Amino acid sequence: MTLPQRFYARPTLEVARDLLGKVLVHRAPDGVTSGVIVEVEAYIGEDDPACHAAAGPTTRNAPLYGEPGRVYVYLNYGLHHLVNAVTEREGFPAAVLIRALEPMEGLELMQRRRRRMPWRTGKPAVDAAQLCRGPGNLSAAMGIDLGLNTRALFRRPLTIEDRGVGVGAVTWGPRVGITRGVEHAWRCWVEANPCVSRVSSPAARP
DNA sequence: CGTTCGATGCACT
DNA sequence: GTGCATCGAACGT
Repeated sequence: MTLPQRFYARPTLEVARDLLGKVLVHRAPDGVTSGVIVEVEAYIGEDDPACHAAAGPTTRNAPLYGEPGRVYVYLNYGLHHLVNAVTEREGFPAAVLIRALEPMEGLELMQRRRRRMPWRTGKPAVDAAQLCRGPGNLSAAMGIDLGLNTRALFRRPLTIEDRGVGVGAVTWGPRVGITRGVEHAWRCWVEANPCVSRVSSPAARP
């Protein structure tokens, strides 16, 4: 079942946790790809210095201020598209960044798309666990780009669905790849899952 | 193990 | 002109 809009109209940390185990599905012209969400991060409000809305509304971050249940896609470092599910309520900028998937359908198509990345052209295939490990990798494998920005996640072609997949233990830790807002443990991932982009938690080594 | 750095585009200042 | 919510290879220790 496709998650309804009301799923997203809740506190962002709750949505983040509940997205683990749900399935991101892209029914694209060149085929269907999907994967179980295993790692996410929350970005919450203008008071969150790492949130794109930290400096107030702009053209780019407008989707964050829009209705929950839509996707906010943006281009990062000039070559990676990052996928967020907008949460909370209209007028309050917040979203959940999807950082990693465990691939389900369309593995071969994912491989073909991944090989189009500049540094991967002509290189051998990666193993399945790495296809959607990391936010840049998963958007490439799923064929998600700016063309899908602001689309509703409760309508095709890009949906998030509950397929009854159970996740085991879940861990919270600091978000990665940012310089400000590190004090918040707003990254959430499935423990011991090989598709999670970073395994280490706050306390790294025993 | 660790750190550095190139690829690459564009919103923002 | 600056600085990214990245990736992966190339180095150094």
